[in-house]
Amino acid sequence: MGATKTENFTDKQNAIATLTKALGHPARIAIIEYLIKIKDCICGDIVNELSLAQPTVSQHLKELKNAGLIKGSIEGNAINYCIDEKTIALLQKYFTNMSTKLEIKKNKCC
Amino acid sequence: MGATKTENFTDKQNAIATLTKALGHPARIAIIEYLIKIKDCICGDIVNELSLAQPTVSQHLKELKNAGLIKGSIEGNAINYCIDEKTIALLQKYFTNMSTKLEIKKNKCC
DNA sequence: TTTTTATATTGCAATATTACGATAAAGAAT
DNA sequence: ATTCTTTATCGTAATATTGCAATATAAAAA
Repeated sequence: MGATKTENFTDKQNAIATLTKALGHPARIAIIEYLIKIKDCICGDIVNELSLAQPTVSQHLKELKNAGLIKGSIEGNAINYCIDEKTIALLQKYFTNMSTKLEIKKNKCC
Repeated sequence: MGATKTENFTDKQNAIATLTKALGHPARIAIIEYLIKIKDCICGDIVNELSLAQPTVSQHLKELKNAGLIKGSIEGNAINYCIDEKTIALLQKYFTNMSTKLEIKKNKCC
């Protein structure tokens, strides 16, 4: 075992889980927050921002990219990483929708 | 290695990562969605809803509970599980705030 | 062309996660 | 008291993740 049984769940459930899983590490949260904070997306210094080795940061960036949370475009020998706003918007909608549903049936349980 | 270096990040970053990590599995997304869908929180049949063995579901419920995403109260020999609305609200705020920040500096990069 | 700069990839050790059978615990029903 | 129902825990195998040193790649600068 050890592998997630994705076939038991809907595509949307798997999609959301992929996104939240990609965000499920403080380094990747820190990267996202840094990319939001800085204005111009020159992101080579993410390595300096985090106290992690360069290959480790590179791996985290790869995971965020695979999940569709960030985009990277080559700029000379450096790479411009930035947030993929559509994906953040998707998550925002997902949790807002959840909150709305909970609001409707206020504290009916527990 | 293999262990996350939480000491390099802020408490808030670690807290958000803990929540998103707990949601980073389709079974746990499915559990949360089921708990939102049903009206009265009688949750013994989560096991029937998911195609996973009972110990596996129990383990996922434990993780959601540890993360503070659900609450469980004993009801005879069964257990009443339900969403912890405060935690969902926290996530909703987090992503809404993120979206707002991104909205302000619309597509300045990539 | 050689060196520097920026990033990715490989390989590997340590650790964590996922899943489930077997079993335990504890109240409910008989 | 015994059995049923519901849920948790233990043990364990399979797999995934985290982190980094070493190395590769590729464009820029010298």
